[in-house]
Amino acid sequence: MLDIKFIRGNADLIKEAAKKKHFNCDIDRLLAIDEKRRALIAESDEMRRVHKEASELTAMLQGKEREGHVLKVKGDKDKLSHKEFELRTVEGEFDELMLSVPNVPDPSVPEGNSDTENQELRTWGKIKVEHGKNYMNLMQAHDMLDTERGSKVSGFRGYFLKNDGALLSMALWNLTMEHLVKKGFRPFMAPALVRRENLVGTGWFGGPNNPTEEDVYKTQDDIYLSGTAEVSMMGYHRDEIMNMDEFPKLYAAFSPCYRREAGSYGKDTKGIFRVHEFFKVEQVILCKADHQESVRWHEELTKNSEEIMQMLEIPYRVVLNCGGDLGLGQVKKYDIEGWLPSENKYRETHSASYFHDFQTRRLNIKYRDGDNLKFAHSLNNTAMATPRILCMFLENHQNPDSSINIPKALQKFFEKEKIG
RNA sequence: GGAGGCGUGGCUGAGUGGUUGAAAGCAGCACACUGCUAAUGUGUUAACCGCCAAAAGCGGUUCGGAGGUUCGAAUCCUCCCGCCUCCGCCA
Repeated sequence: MLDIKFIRGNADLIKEAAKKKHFNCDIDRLLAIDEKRRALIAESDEMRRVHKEASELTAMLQGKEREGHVLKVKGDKDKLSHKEFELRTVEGEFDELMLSVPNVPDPSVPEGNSDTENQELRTWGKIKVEHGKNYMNLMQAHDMLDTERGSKVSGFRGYFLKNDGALLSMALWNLTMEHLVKKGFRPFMAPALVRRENLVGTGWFGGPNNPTEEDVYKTQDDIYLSGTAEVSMMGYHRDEIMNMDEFPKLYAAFSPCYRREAGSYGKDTKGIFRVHEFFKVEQVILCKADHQESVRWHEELTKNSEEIMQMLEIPYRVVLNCGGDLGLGQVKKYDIEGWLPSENKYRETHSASYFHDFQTRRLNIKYRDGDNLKFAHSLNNTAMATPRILCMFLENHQNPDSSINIPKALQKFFEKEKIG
């Protein structure tokens, strides 16, 4: 959510932003409704003031005088009720429109429709061009995965990780947690079941014309299964006013993650690259409302994940996401993409974005800065998502005999030098 | 799942229809005073919305949330959400 005062003063900027992000939102309509809304507020406030005075007078009157007075006040109340109804209707539309206004992308964000137009910023590691086996074959060879029983039990995209597949996953989470805790992140295990307001608050659910809800599971209790711990960790501080000296708040939150993948039935249908249920350690940060501060932490978040990729010795690149690949609230986003030899390309493993105060406005997360209350800034980035990372990990570390080398940094958590 | 109870300001906690945005206490802040590291006194301290360039100021809203009854609701009614206790079940 943006500040309506900011929108009023920067309508063109926001129209440009919506265009760059390929979001629909009718700013002119919003401004017209806002105008109407403010006029109605002024009118009903005044009517209510008069009505309040008259009501207080009632208490002092007696008998006939009182009856007559009450009769008149009743009539005025009726008019006030009509005005209030009108205002509520207008505010309903206003609120919906406000939720659909996208955040303004940073000027450095390139134009573009989709991830194919993201810009490569840097690469790390030496990529393998010879294929070897793909991760599915490797996992079968080492008895790490069962997708047949996975779909028998869990349905489409279901899977079981087993033996070294299970142990390797655990080792990856542990390495990640240790790395982040060392850097001052507080370890959390966060709920995946979340109430709707958290999805709206983080911008996963936008206004009425953003069909993003399709991709989120909803339970029969109207609780949702979140696709990331970002949602619950941001909800953690909803409606709070914090002290400035508490910042920055650094969280490393582990949680199961659920995605319906409604728009991608045809994509990555084999294997465990794209699944409905996975596990992730997410980095989440709340900091002071300062652009430079956000930028600094954004780089830091990205660096943390790069370090993890480097410890795991997986070649990767960092891309700057184009406008069309940004979410409603994101100002700027970097994806880290690990090298997947069998596809001969980089594929997304991490996604780092910052939001300025877009999320904290929706979630009402503030802090005290002297005499002022300000909305905090928020950021997040993947630290480790399994099982996807296994695809890159296994393919990049395979030997000609199909055995898998375990990088040194991971051996502390996975007590073998080799699989197979 | 069954039975009961409860949700008031940063915290504790009064308040069952008429100046109660809300007593009192604690905490915080400011000033005063005392020479001893703290006590005492006085004052002060909520958020949001609108008018305003802004501050001040003025008006409005807010006692878990949404509706309703009433001239008037923290107080009465309905639904929802959350929390607590006991029983049941259970990792």
